[in-house]
Amino acid sequence: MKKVININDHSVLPKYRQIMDSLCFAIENGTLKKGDKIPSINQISAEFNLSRDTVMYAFNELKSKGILISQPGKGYYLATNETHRDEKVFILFDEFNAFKEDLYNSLVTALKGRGRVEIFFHNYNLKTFKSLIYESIGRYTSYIIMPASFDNTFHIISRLPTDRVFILDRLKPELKNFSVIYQDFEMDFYDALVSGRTLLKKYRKLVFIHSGGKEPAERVNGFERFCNEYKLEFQVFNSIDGNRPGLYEAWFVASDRHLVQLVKIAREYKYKLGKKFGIVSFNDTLLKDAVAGGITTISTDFAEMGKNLGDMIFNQKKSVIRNPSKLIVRKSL
Amino acid sequence: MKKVININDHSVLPKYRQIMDSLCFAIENGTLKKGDKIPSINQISAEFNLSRDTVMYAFNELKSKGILISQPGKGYYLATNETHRDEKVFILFDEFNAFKEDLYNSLVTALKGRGRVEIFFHNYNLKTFKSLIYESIGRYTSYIIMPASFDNTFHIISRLPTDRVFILDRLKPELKNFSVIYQDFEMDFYDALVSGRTLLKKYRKLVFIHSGGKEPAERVNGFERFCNEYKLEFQVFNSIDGNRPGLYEAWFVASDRHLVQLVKIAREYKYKLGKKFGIVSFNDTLLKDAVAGGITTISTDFAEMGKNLGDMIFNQKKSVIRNPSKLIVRKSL
DNA sequence: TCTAATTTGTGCGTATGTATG
DNA sequence: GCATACATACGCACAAATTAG
Repeated sequence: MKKVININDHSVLPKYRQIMDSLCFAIENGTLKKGDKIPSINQISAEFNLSRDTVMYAFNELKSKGILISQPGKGYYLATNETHRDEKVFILFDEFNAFKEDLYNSLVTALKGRGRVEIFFHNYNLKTFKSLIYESIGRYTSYIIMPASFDNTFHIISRLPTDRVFILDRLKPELKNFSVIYQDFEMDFYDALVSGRTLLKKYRKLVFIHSGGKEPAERVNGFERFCNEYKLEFQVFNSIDGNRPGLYEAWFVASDRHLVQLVKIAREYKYKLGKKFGIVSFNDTLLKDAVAGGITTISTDFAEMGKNLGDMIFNQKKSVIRNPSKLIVRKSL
Repeated sequence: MKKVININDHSVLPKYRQIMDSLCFAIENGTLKKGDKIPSINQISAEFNLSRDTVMYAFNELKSKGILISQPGKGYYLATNETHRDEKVFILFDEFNAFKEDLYNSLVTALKGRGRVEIFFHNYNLKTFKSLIYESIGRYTSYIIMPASFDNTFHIISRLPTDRVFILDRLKPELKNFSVIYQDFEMDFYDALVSGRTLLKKYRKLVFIHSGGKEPAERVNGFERFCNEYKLEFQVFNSIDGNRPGLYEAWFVASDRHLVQLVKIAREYKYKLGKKFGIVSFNDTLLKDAVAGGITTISTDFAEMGKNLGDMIFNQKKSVIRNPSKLIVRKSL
């Protein structure tokens, strides 16, 4: 067996780096190949008088880069002949939504050629959330996580390497150690309403359909605050059924099902959208530009969010970014 | 004797777990039944180069779960037909598409409470496709795979337990060993056109935007066949740009981007949709009902597809089902 | 009845990776 | 960096039950 590990006790390089470099060098010059078993932690630590932890730290780094794989009870094996491994991104979303398509696609584009993305959904099931994260440990180079409505997820997420975790969605104090791209649902709704206040003047009443559950409850606060400050009549319902939309009302809907329902009602009643009846939807997608002549939306720019994520992943700097929403004005308001 | 044990040397799963899973699979799909004698420890350890203890560890685990019983000097026997395992479904789609939402959601609903679904996308990258499948081996109870445009995937997919694999999309002769829910893109388009032929009479020309690449090429055949048989003028473009839509034309578009583009052009030109200008889109989604007063679509029922999948997964029977498309008539034609 | 082969079952030792304090 | 406990994997020796010849 040719000697693959070389440690210089007086080098400026930390020992774990020397181990990593030795192995990478062995791969590059062909001494070691994909599938080869490499010396065990015990062997190396004994031969070079290193702590087991030091060797394991090096091996873990290589594992998270996808260069090594480990088999408990057997040993470490080379997973590839490439030493500059691609990014491998773990995404854990709340649920499969049409508007996540843009986010996902722009992230895939941002990583173009340099890695791949695997996407999961916890569907608001904490058990699923937990086990998906636990099973992902050590298998990815970056972790993008949307904890949604879960509280106290720190003890779960903290199992992952802190600087490789990116939290999406809300800003939670318990998760401030990680990089975060968040939306402030209350401010987003409020700001969007303020920016559209001249358009809203023609309506006598604002109605917000908030079905509760999965939808961010903070929006209700933003909605009520705006209506109170600007002295507008308003109502919050959890469903359209039983609430007949009237003329000179502007309705705000979060779910696409409600949007379709509302568009159909407006068509049936022959309400002129944007004139005598307003519709605003959350989360912009391609098709909303074409729905009923164009639906005004309140939405973050998911494509930019994906681009930001891509940058953060490559540039390795921790940051907390608010991804603001905008009112995207179309004919329906 | 059918092969019931499957061991992947480089799986993340420990070998004793793989043995356990293999046997549970065999019970679930009926290969093994209550009272059956299973291969001896010695046989398995010899065949798969495993330690006797590893095999016995797996058997002991199953014994403590009440799934196996042993008789010293004779062998191990199945004690029950129940494995008490949750379904864990692996889905490998081609790409993240809005219209897959329905499919995914209806499958999740069909499995309600009895398991979970993990979804991946290969984005038409064969390397990704391959490694996602390899890494999934032994970790799921069912595998739903959409090979899309890939050829010669049999050698990859056949690593999975044949009767736990469900192929979606096209019917490929090489994959006839597996359960398949397929679409016949040529017939689907042709049949939909035939069923809408009276609606099509008012148009002088049919135009199909087929951007190639990811979209099924078979559609072009169906389109041309219909137009020839019914003696209609037709054209196939790969993009809208540079091709000015004219009055009394019906345009067929696959991508939502093209759909939005076309709706906007029609609005700009003041073409009356469904009267003097027709638009038909593929793959029905919730919002298309509301786009421009309702877009006529050619689409399979994704919700039913998901329900069918759920049934197949629970009922454990191999089947080849064609999931036909229908013309869903709305105002745009 | 004896024997040989095969099976389960038990005990002990060794080596490896993993997790925690 | 060290110590400890634990999980996984492999190997060997031997006892006891079963079966086939």
